[in-house]
Amino acid sequence: MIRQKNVQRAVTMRDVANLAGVSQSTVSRVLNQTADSAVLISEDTIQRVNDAVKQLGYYPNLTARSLRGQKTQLLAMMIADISNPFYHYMVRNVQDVASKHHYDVLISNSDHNRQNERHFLEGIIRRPVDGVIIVPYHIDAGDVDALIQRTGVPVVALGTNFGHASVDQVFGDDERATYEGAQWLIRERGHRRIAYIEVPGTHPSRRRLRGFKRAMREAGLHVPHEYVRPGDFSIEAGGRAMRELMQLQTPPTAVVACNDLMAIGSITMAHEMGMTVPADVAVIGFDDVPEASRIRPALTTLAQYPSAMGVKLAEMLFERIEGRYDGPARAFEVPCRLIVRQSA
Amino acid sequence: MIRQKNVQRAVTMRDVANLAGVSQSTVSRVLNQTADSAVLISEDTIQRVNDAVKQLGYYPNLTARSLRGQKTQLLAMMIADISNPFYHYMVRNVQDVASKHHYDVLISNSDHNRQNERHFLEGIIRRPVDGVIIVPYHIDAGDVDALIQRTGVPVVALGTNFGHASVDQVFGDDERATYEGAQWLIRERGHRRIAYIEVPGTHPSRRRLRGFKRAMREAGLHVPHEYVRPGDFSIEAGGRAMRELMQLQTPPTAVVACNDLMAIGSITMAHEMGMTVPADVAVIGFDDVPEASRIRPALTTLAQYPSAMGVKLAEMLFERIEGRYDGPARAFEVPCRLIVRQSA
DNA sequence: CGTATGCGTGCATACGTATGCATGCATCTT
DNA sequence: AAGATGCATGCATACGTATGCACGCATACG
Repeated sequence: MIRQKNVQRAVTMRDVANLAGVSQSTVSRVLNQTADSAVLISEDTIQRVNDAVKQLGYYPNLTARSLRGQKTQLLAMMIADISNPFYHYMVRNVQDVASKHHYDVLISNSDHNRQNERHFLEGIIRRPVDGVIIVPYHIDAGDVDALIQRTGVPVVALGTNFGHASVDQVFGDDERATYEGAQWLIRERGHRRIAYIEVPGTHPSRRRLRGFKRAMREAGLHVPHEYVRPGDFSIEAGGRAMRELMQLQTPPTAVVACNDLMAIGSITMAHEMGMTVPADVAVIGFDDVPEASRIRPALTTLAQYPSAMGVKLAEMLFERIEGRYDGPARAFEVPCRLIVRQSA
Repeated sequence: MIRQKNVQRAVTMRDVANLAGVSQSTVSRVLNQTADSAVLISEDTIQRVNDAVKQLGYYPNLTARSLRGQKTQLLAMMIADISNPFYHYMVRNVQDVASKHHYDVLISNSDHNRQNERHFLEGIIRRPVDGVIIVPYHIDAGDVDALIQRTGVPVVALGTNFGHASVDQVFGDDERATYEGAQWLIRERGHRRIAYIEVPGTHPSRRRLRGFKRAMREAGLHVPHEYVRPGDFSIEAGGRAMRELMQLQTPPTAVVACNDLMAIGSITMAHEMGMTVPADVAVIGFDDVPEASRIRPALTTLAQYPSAMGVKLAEMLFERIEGRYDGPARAFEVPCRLIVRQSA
């Protein structure tokens, strides 16, 4: 194999040191000089080192720095699926905050899969990072605690019921939001037969279903078993659920979908079945994805604010990373809000 | 500051070695055993090492491995904006391919900003990675060559006019696609006054404009200066451009937008102005984002296949990383396709 | 029986950086 | 003038891993 190996060698601190006529440790000190640094360096030396750095185009090697200093300048983030619109803004804003702190972000997709979530945690043992952001679906406080015990890495999470003593949380109060949304459908719109499209086995769906049922119960309304249909967060699933609902003996007059994509799927399906939204059936979604305001009829939905969530998650994480906060787990609520458009 | 420092220390190879009663180097050999490995280890030792690994729950430290072995198990990827629907599938598929190779992916957003693109390249000098995927807007072959000269890292790029001798490329032939799309508007739909919504200063828009103009020229049609309006890839910009076009003395009967979001914005704006699409004005987009098939009228567009692009980019990159290919730059075309729906 | 061969391991070192400690020199104190 | 102080810098080492080299032992060979 003739494979010409790369001959080029990275410029190292020692190269800088040689050129500047000082030792490698002096270079290190010049470059890491902080205001409160105890060690003093002469102006002359600083000048020479900086010149040499510029002349050689030296950049510190973060791998070496990580190994030595236990600081990786890396965040790891686990979400369910990067191609789900809900996470874009969250990811985007986490990246922006990280970037301000000169951090890079490693992103993992779990696909709502327990195995993948576990694998993500293992990955962090292999490749140490300074902080972790997770959107947990299956793993629990115990799993994360094993990681924390072992690495001491700060962790923050999205969601409301992740009871770990040192994992900060950001959550939208979706149970209350769905409660209020259902209440609004009943009181303001006069609906009495309301269905719910769930995603079995996921916490958010379960919480929202709880809020929905509470509103119904308090209004003295019954939710027949067949009014709760399963989906999987996708447009197609929303369509399927809607068709099943509309084919019932006595179909509902309103449908609460546990996310916008399924709500959009329902509306499309209703149209295909020759019905009018909201006259024949009203639809309400959850998330307020950009598309919600553009479809016809525009979607009435319970808005979440993933950008704000991303920012808050990242900020709480950096407070811990930088030692500005070191107390017990905090929980920060990003409120949801009912956005009334035309679909209900 | 009472700040209890983490006492826990990571489990290292030496711990495993001690428990197994062998040396650290032996552990290393056992764990990195490959079929063609020249060094042989006794079955007994292998057994003891593996037991110790399991008992201690040892995971190799990738940081240390990187520093020593020059393999980071990391890819860096630079795109314009993770919240742009076009990149989701690309990112997603790159991540999936990477994950199969046990690689992690660092993602950076350039926001179409030259400074950010430069900064990304610098970042790679600081934190070595095994491979780089870029969607360049401003940086050119020279910038990347500096990086390659210095680090020897393999680089692949999305786009068609990035003339570097060792940077593989994946591209959709969008110039030809737009050419054919415009031709179709003229021949099949009989349009003669067609406008174009561009994004000044970006290569893709420039190429598509070129294709568009060529089709017009060959049909003997004129494109007045005011028929080419600027935008910025966003929905709002598409709306603004459409309004300006419709307020012209003699407005066009068809509009080619250089991406779907602007096309969607145009349609919404046309409706707001009381016009019907495609009767009053036809609209054709570019990309085929998921929403294109869901808006009304459904968008006629030139489809790109970002998933396929992501897969191909990642695969070509791994061929270089793993030494399976070491030749001159390759170019792989992922064809675009006209998808006729209702907006034109 | 003495030397060559081959197999399995350990020793030592390097990757690039950060930092405790020691050192040398100049200035200050008494 | 001799010792004490402070400042600026170098030396040595550690982070966890991979690997060239040498070594010890057993077997084979002449």
